[in-house]
Amino acid sequence: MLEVRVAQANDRMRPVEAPLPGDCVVLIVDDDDDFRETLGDLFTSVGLPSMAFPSTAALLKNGLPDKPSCMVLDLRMPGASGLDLQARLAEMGARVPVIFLTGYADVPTTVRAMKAGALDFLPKPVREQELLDTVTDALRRDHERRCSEDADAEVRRLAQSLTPRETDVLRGVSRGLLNKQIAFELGITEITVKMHRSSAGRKLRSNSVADLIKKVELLGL
Amino acid sequence: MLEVRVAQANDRMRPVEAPLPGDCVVLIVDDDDDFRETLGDLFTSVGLPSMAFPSTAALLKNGLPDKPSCMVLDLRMPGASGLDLQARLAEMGARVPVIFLTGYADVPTTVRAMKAGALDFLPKPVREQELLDTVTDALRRDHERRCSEDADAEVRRLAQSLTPRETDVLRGVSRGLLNKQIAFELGITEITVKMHRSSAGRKLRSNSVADLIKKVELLGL
DNA sequence: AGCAGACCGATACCAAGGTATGGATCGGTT
DNA sequence: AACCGATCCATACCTTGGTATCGGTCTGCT
Repeated sequence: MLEVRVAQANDRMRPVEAPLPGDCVVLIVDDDDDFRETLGDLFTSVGLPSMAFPSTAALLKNGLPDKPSCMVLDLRMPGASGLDLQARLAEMGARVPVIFLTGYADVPTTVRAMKAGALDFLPKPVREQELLDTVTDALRRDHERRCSEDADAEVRRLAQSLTPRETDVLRGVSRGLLNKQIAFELGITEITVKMHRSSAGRKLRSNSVADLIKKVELLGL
Repeated sequence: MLEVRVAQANDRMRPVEAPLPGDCVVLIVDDDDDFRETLGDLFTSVGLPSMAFPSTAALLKNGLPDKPSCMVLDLRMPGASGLDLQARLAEMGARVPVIFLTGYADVPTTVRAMKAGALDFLPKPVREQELLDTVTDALRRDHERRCSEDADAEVRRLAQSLTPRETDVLRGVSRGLLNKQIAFELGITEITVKMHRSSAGRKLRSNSVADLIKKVELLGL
């Protein structure tokens, strides 16, 4: 797969470096119809799927896609502003990377957006390659975040089936206590501790002490 | 200790909420002599020690204090700019919280500073209470960062005395392998593995498997 | 040459971990 | 009433972990 680059003008045609997770989407929120279309075409030209919304309400109504995504967000819009949406997403627990795009920004607003976790803040008119670079970086980040979160979520899901007593025992294990010490603290016998411990290990699918401890650490018990 | 607040004007006189670590310092870098003095007086009035420098070079020459600190930094100065200093500190590994203070900021510069990890970006003229709040927050953060880093550094220091073979064994332990499995992988006997393992445990001051695993995780072996 | 330290091994012993099997109570559900 | 799951206890058995004490080789440094 030989790639010849002849001119700067062709840059937007080059494939995205790492094809990313393959399935991802760029969410565009802007009240300007023409601009939405321009952005959509830009992303399409490099093979990035995108969805466009004319307002924050429209996006929220649609809901967030369950795949790696990032948001290209206009700061000033009729109705809820970009900052509002950012705050809304944060309290919803949706940690989609947000890239602000605006023509009329002042420094305090910029600071507020960045402190709230915005990935970048680009002025309109935007340079296409800069936007594409930022977007692909954002998609990559979101993909990685999702991967690590999935692993965590799986452990948490397994942990839901733990009985109170089992978590008591696990806490002791994580603290490095001996079975007999755990037994003393809980007022039960060492044998029972072993029972709970092996039961907990089975539920968390841990075949080693090391794995068990790491999972308990992750659960924050 | 009853505190009566009668007027907004007295706000700058109220003591800092959490006395912080007791010993901390605010680093002021600004080329304006009067402004440095004004800031210094402001911090003094609330009991915050501060040091002022007329340029980034002056600060670098002096070196960073080894206690919780934060930096109040002018963006535009003759010689190296605030952004330069921020980058310089970053590559030095000094993670002092930086608060930018400037009268002439544009959005791209703000974004750059925030992406580079600035804690805040306040416009001149600055509201005193806002600056004080930001500074005390920064000092608190730096204090917490130092605490956790100290614990980590201690483990890393201890880990330096580990022999290559001992780290090999620890890697196996962290992966949840049995001693005999580690022995097989390393091509040695189980007895030798036990030896290295106990030796490593002694060096890392771990009195339990759980503790050992957590420390190995921290070391990123 | 002498020494320190990393590295490897063995035997022996005891403590701890882990599993299997069997049995018990209690509270809540169907 | 029958059942299930959480909790608890016990005996027995084997594996693993951990330590001590003894021994050895090799490298690098003084």
